[in-house]
Amino acid sequence: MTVHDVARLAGVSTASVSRVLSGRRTVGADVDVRVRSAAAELGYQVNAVGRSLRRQSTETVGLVIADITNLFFPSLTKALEDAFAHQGLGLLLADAANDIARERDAVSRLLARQVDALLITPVSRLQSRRTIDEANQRTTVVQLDRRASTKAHYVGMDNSQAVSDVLAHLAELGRTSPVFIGSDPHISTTWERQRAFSRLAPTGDRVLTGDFSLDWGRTATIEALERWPDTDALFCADDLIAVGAVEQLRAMGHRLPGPVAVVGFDDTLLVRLHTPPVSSVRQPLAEMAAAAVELAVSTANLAVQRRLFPGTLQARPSTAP
Amino acid sequence: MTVHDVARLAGVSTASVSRVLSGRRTVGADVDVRVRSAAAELGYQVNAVGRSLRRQSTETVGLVIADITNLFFPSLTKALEDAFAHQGLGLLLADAANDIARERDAVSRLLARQVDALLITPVSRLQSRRTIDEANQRTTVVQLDRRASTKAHYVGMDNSQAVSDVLAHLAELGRTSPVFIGSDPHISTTWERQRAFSRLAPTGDRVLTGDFSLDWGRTATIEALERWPDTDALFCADDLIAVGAVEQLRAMGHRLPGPVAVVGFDDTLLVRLHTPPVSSVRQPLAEMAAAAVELAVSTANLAVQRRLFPGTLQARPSTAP
DNA sequence: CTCTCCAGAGTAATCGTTTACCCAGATGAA
DNA sequence: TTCATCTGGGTAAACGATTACTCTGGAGAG
Repeated sequence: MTVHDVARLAGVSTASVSRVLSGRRTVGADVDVRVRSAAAELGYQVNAVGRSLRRQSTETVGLVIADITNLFFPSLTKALEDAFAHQGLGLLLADAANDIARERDAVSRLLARQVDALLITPVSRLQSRRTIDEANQRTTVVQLDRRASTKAHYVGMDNSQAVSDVLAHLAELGRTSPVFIGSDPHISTTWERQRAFSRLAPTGDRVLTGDFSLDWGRTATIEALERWPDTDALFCADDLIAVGAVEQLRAMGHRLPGPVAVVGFDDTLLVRLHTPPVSSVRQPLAEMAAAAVELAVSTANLAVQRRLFPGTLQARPSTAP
Repeated sequence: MTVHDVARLAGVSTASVSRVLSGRRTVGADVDVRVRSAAAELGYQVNAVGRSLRRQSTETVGLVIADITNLFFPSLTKALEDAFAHQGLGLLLADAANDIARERDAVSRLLARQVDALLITPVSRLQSRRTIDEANQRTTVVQLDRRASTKAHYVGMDNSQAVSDVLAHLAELGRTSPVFIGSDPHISTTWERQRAFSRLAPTGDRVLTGDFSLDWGRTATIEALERWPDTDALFCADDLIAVGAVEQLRAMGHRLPGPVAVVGFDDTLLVRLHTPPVSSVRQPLAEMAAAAVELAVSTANLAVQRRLFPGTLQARPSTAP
């Protein structure tokens, strides 16, 4: 079932069929209806592979997710899928499973498939750079949420502003001795939040770093309260850690809301549905996705863009007075 | 950068280049090394679009997810991504956002891209059938988790067995008056679980159906306890509802574990991290993904398969004595 | 009335890879 | 020695759609 079949049935050339069906050149009214009805009769649908080869464009973008089991990424993926589908662009998905080698592999597979652009949430702030820079020479690369290279576009949240907002919120409630519980410092977002905390918080030196897990949230909470008994807020680098912290506080007999507040990042279902609900900074996913689309379809040689969007703190009982 | 460039540098024909790089026919040792080193020198990577056109196979499968914000699906997606990547197959993702029209659209876009197979978690038990049957005439379709058509392969969990296991577990704990809280009955899994419950439970007529939301879990809990005061277990069709039920019970002053048990389905992070942790039936995602791969790559005209895998109840405090 | 221009339509080249087909030389059997 | 067979390699025709180029007839200008 090809343009030839349609052309034969409509009694025109394949060129005309292509012109009608792709709408890229006007064609006589009579040819137009003949082609359309022939196509409809045969149930013809254009073969995207042939089209891609000729047009040198697949209308597909690759998406490499650092770790799709991290609850934040499915939300991001959905926002992207929405935004790109809206433009008629497909999303070819790959999961790096937090592994540099798998990330490199995924990128190379996607490039082989001639994606028109590559979206990536880099696994590691330092070690993903090379993969990204290499890919960036072959196609447009957009770093999302996390960043590893300064040579490729980046779309994300303004972590500095978000941290500042959260600190202001805590200060309003009289909480001025927060401790930062980071997760894996290879993750650029965690890293940025931590640096902003160190710069802006009154207790900027109270920082603990571990990994991306509930247990680390628990452990760190114990350690924080031991080392700094006057702690009045646990400022967590992500929601999973925040939930761990809340759990640990409750296990230690603290009430929530109570003397020690907890706040997380990403505003995933986890914190929204938790008891008690946990405050968290929401990333503006739709806006980020829209920016990603814009950069992805931008005709090359646009100067490297860095687009930061403001996060908004969703205040909930875990930080109430 | 094409086979021609490599051929020129290696001083051989494009045919030889292709043969070496695709390994589909043996060639002389000397040509082999010349081609390999030329390819390496140029950093040549085969263009998958050209290959797909010629081979009539894209090595890509389409995946249409009913609703990617439903926490269960990212886990499923990951399992699939893993399994397919392992076979060198890419996953082209589309989200139907719980909408029949968008589902139909997504399927048609994926077919245009000539996916070698189509995986789908149908939005509606009844209304997705047509879309699936039509797609099934063009390529291999595998229904996953949910089903809508008997004419296409299906891979999922044996809900009947799972329900029976859960009821047995409850009975062991002396709980013999469960109420089933379903979600949207258009979803085939919910529907199957409900039917199994009606058939197998001592109180098989105690069934409430609503939609896929935390609030429905809450509302239904109130209704259940009002209508059937001797209720000793809330058997929920999915985790979100189970969490809503637990929350409502606590709001009403019940303890957990306590007189009314709660159990959900899918074993998502939501119930694992909840306080108290909620019992839930885990689907064997890896096995299901493996089966999906097998069916997806099966040379057509295999009789329609229905592969059911056993679920396993993860018992947690919400159903403890 | 002639010339230019334009719209509409067809022909065939092209995108990059694979593979059917062909040919040359070598090997082995008779 | 002769012939079938086999191996290795090249040539060129696909795959399906798009589009540069060409052609034709008619409209409009002078």
